[in-house]
Amino acid sequence: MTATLKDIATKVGVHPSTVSRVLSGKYENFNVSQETRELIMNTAKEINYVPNETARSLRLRKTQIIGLIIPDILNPLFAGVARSIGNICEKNDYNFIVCNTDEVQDKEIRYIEMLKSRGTDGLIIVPVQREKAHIEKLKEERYPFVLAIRHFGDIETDTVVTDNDGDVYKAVEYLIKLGHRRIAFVGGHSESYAIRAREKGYKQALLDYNIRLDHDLVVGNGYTVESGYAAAKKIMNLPERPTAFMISSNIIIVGVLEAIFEAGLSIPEDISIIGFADSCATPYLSCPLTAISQPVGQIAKRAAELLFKRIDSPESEDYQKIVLPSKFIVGKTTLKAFGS
Amino acid sequence: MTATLKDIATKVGVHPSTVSRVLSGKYENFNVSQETRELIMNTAKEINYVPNETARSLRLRKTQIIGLIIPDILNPLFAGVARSIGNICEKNDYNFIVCNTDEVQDKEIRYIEMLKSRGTDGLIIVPVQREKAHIEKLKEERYPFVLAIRHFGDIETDTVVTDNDGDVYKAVEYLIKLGHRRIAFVGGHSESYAIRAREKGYKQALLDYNIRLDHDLVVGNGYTVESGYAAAKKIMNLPERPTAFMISSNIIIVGVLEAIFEAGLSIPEDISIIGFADSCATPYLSCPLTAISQPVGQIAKRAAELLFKRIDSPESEDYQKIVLPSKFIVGKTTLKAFGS
DNA sequence: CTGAAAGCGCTTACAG
DNA sequence: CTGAAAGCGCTTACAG
Repeated sequence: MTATLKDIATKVGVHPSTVSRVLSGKYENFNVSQETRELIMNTAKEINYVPNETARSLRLRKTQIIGLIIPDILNPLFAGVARSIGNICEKNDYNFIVCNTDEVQDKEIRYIEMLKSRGTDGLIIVPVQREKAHIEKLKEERYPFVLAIRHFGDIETDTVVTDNDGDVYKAVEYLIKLGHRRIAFVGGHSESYAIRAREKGYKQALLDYNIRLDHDLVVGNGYTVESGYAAAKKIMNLPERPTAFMISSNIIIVGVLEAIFEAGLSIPEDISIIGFADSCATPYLSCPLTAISQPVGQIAKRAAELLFKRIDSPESEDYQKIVLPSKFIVGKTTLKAFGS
Repeated sequence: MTATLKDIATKVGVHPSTVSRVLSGKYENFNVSQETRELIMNTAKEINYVPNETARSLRLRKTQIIGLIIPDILNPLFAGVARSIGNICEKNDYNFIVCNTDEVQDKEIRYIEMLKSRGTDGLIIVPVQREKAHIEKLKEERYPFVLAIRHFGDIETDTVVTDNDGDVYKAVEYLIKLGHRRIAFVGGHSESYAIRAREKGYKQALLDYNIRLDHDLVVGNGYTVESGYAAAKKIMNLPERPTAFMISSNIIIVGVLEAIFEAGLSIPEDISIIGFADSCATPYLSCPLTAISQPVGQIAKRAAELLFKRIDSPESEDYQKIVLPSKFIVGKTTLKAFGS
């Protein structure tokens, strides 16, 4: 039903290999008459020939596809990375598959297996980070992949992350300088490398400014609206409320906001908040968020570069870890602490 | 380097076809000794065999992949559809490719071509709708596809849309009953079937309630934050400001909000707004949006069902158009008109 | 009952 | 210079 090389060949009266060579455009020096050349081209167009990439892939042992595995397609950070990588792939003649794990470790493992069996040339992974054996296996097998945004401290891989530690340090420092002393930290789940790093930045800032760490103010578990809500709720019930929140992840913010509004408090008059956000989430807020904004486009670009390089030399022992700084954006959700 | 059927066959000492039959699990009546069976299974596991799906696809002339083409992966409506379809595919043993066109017609055309050449079994398309020849061609070729959310009134296809016309009618009616008379309509680009239908619902409601249509209040062009901002800006400068906005698309809302806040106006005290939104966009607003909420999960489910059916019988002349109702959610961005 | 062979649609090293 | 043939890794109709 769909036309093949052979169809063109019989129609024109040449050998399929000739058609292949003409159509591929390689073999410039391959001299078939200009006439035949054009006849082949026209026939191809006429019968609506579109090459079977499955067959090509099988023959060439290369699919020209890369896969991206993200934990939440509804999170603008990950959607933004997907969008950027899609554009980069287009420019580099790569095709692109996005898989959404919904933060389910099992799905990640299955998707990786699937993408491998489909012959994907390489993978960019934002891992769920509940387990890591499958990532180690990938590395052993020399299957080209890059970790992005999240990574494992104890596995050396090609990696692009942001400076979570330093970025949060600066943000918390900003709060402290506004006079805040009781600053809550809302995290994600504790297996997460990124969240641990952010927590570290938070604690270091308190330490450096001689503020006692109150463990009641360090809450959070999971990357959902609900977990953010639950975490904030717990804090709101403390005898001495915090005056500021450092919120360590995009989606969580929404839940924290709900809890704050539910308690009848105003931002920033009663409570200051700083959150991780990106250009996409921010405009949804009627009042601009004071935010740590991760460089989505840069993350995508560098990750793709690393992956293309790794695909070219899968055996290389030279793993690169790229740490990008985020932008700190002063919005309208932070204010001087009362009395300062 | 990666193990093949043949590797297993030589290792076990049987013919590759035997391995294939055992591993496929079909041919229950195929009697190879229990022992050989297990030997094959174990060897497969041992050498880490994962079947080459490219080869399978080529042989079977079926890839077991469906593609989804969306115009904006950052729009939670489309991201939500992608997520749901991903889950449905997983349950139905299909793999899934998402392509993001960024509302660029040319990208859509290229992605369709790409997905076809990759042998994708079928497509779910949210079309850009600047052109339609390529969609007509797809239909002629009997290539299985379903249109979702947007469709062409003059091409009969399998389709899942929402009742744009009726949904907007009800929303505008709600505003009218709150006493609003000057109600602006912010649309997208005019080629869009959905936007035209929404505009129709808007106009019909005005007509039914004897409110004169003021063409100055019908604005908008494009599906971006910027276009929403520009459209709202134009209206804010009118001598007689509207008291309410009906905003016909998700992303546009953000731009309209910017313009309203910039003018120093409050929602809902000065201006009421109703927007298209879904469960994902809504929580980003500190004050819940009065919204028309499209049934993302249902759209995905019905579209996938139609596609699976179409893949089974590509020659069928029986095209189905499914129209789903949206939910009208009364939030806090609408108020009685001043003086009512 | 089961092995051997053909073939899916390509590409390219090989021989004429 | 160019046609014919092999082969990528599978599956299954066919013959023994």
